[in-house]
Amino acid sequence: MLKISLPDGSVREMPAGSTPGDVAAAIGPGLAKAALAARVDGELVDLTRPFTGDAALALVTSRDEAEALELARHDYAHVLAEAVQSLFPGTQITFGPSTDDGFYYDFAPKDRPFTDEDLPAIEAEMRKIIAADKPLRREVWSREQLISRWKQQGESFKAEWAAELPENEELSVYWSGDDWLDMCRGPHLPSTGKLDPAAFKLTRVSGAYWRGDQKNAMLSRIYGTGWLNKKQLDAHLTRLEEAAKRDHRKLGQEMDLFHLQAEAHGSVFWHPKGYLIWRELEAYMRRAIDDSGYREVKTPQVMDARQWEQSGHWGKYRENMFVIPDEVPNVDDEGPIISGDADWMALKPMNCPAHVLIFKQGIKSYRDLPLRIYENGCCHRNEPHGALHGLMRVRQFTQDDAHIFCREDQIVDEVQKFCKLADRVYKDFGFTYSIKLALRPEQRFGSDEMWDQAETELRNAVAAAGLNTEEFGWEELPGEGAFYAPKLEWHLTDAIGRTWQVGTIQSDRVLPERLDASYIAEDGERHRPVMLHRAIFGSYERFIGILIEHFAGRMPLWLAPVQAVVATIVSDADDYAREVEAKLKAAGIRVETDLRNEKINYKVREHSVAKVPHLLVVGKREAEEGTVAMRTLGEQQQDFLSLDEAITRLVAGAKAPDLRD
RNA sequence: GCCGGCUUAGCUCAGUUGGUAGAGCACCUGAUUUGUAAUCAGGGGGCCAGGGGUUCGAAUCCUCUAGCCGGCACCA
Repeated sequence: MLKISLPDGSVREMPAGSTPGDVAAAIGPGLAKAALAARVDGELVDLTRPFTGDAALALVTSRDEAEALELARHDYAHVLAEAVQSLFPGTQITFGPSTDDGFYYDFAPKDRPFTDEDLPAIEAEMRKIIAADKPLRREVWSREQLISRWKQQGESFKAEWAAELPENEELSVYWSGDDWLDMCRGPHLPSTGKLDPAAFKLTRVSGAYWRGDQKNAMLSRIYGTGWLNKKQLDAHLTRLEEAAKRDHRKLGQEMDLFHLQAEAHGSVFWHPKGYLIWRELEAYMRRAIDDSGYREVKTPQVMDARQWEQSGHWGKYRENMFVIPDEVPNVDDEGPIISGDADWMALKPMNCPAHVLIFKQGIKSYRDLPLRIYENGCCHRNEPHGALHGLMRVRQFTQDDAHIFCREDQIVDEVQKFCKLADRVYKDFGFTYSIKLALRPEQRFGSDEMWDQAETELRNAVAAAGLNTEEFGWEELPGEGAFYAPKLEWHLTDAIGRTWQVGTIQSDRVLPERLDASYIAEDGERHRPVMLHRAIFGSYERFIGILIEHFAGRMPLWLAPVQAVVATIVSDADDYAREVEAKLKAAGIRVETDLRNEKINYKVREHSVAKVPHLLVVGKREAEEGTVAMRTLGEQQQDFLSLDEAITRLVAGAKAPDLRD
């Protein structure tokens, strides 16, 4: 007999060969029905997996939501694959995991990739499989058995994969009923009927490379969202709809902040209102860097190709650079003619080499270090077209870029200072961020010792700043670093949960070497400085995109392009409205006046839709009394204030967070 | 760059089996002087993304190009 101990401390004796499902049945039929999987000695397994000895058992039911969701989503993926093969014979299956909100499965289609129009039929087929309540049964197979089965079924991707699974791994397959199987580590629900047929939805199709490699075949991926019940699914779909309303591309147009057009795709046309936000950010950042010992510079937009050759960009980054001939072209009817041996120039894709050139002017002493050079640096990168995304990924962008030239022994201190500065900035905007450490990539410059040291420095600095915790989503990303340095990365999240890197700091020993930067140390000798690349907004474009989504367009007063509108009720109040406007302007408030012959209801609605933070309504009464009726966006109530009081309030509310008392 | 989809008025979108383009909002004009989320009436506005085909005839079908959207890959 086996001794199976349960979470409540009790122990049950079960015959050899029993399974967690048997224990559930022995406890009661209700539990047997509700049980989805089991934790045996901590490991999540199928209900039908026999115990191998005495064990600690915890049954998993839908109350264990995280685990139940994970299981359900994995099962949805299998059911999707079975449905697709049943409707589209000859389709090969490859791989289909669960995701944060559902699942996907990658297929190698027989004739054509799937389209959105295929999804309803596939959903219907999936519901049939769920209704059939097919048992999901685990078997352990040998590698040879697996490979020959896949080959015989024409599943070349599965066969390739099976052949490469680690030698020591137990290889399992899962049957769905008796007629369909997939290779899978499991665990799974006991049967397809445990899924709620109304709690999933196939959402989209997409291409995806086999094994995530561009050189491989393009597969056809089907995404779905999957939940434990319909209520959860509906709540999720509602969340998505709400998120779509916060999309910065939509709000940017509605609020007249900026536009994009084909003639300059990937570059932003900032309209007056959008550029006001930009200017406020710029002023904010200047105050921050001035207070932190940085000095602002401005460097050339175009530099000679030889300079980029020396920095290494010409070799490593040229396909992303905009290159132009350094020659006045001959122009005829056919257009400009450039001779083949023109010298080449390139628009800067980053600011670092130019900052090194500034550093190299004159002789630097160890007393000059750390030297912090800041630039609102406008960069151009010829990004792959498919990567462009509103303000988040553009081809022309302005970084809040700085480079700190310092000695080895100053790195940890500088990184820590930067962590604090970045933390303050993100908090000023109300953001919570996550922080990652991207470690050495396969293709890299420098010795292993250099990388050990550089990674340790960043790790230590983060630990000293107390940021290496779950609260900050701390994780290390092997292989994701830059070719010259490991990267600390700060990430923010957009409306629909995609994360975007904004801030970064990287310790670089390669570029100072390549561009021969040096300083004179105490010993009178030339030494190489280390160069820390760092940014907090990342780019103004991306940061504004995230700000818009974060606030759903309702910018805090200090960033709002129009902070207040004075709206009249009757034309008798026009003169007074102009007086209010003038006084607000004199007090530094960005204000507009609406004297149109329209009902006040109409004006309130229009300016509310435009997300103006404050509406100052003036009618006959206010004009006589020298007051305003102030209404705040999102509230229905109005405050009747004297004009002076209203101005005091607005001025106080419009202060940038770093200027508040 | 790759896979799928989309592109009709300033905006949001209709447009039947191919038969010469429509609504709401916005805009302009007039009336209305109104107290907190849309006052009424009239008017102007489109090379149906661009090129090339098929057809007596194309917004509609085919094809190429561009951009956009969702992913993938990329992202110093």
